[in-house]
Amino acid sequence: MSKSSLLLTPTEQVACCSPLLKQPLGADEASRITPLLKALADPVRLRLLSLVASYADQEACVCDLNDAFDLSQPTISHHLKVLHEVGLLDRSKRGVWVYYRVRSEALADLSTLLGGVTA
Amino acid sequence: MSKSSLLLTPTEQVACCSPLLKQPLGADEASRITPLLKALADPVRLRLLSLVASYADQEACVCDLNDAFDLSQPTISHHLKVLHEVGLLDRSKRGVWVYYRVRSEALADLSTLLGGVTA
DNA sequence: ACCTGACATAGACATCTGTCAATATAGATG
DNA sequence: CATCTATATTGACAGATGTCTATGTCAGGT
Repeated sequence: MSKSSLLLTPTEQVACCSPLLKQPLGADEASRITPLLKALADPVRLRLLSLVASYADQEACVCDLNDAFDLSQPTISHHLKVLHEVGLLDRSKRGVWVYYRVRSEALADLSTLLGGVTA
Repeated sequence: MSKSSLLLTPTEQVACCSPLLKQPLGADEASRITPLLKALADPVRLRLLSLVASYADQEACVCDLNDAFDLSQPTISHHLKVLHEVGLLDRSKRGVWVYYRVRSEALADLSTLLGGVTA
């Protein structure tokens, strides 16, 4: 929260914005939101996110995720990285395994931005 | 509603799906949702959508939209087409002018899908 | 020390995407 | 009909993106 805005992940930068339909988005705002949407706009990543969420504590080991797709391990690794960099997944290494966890606030913020269902 | 599913826009195909975080998305479901997200995942289109929404009746003439961007007319036309094809914008021609209108249900559905704010 | 297994990174390649200039279409108007 | 104006379509091109193979890294076990 106290980090410089240059260091915020796209997710954190989106959190503040008012709903899409309320007022015209500025070019700068749009550019901050887009990376998040780009990260979601891929069928494999969408499934990855959803799959991770289905595990206990919304956290899954990469080894579990690899098997769920008919794709090479580096490809999955790449997609996980994209989701992580954008703030949709948290990453933690425990022993030899790496676990990714869903940051649901991220999705919630985006959801609010689109639907304007401001609580 | 009675149309064959092959003729549904991506928006209409998304409307039925349960929230992303509730259960693992199937490959087919993911492929139906992705086009919508892809359409949104561009700064110009995001601004276009937001800008159209800001007009009376959430409807704007293309001529108004062109001026708001530092892009060629064909480029704007292209982006509007993408948003239209995916079901986010309705299109109606009146005289020489073409008007695009926001289909807010589309965004609402997507918002629900992401946030799981099922009413 | 060595090997094995889990994951990431690098590099290559084909495809997709955003943009433009040029051209087409189609109403309105003289 | 000729022309102007609004919008769409086409074709070209540079840059982004998804995927793979090959390789690197790092932690445990023998």
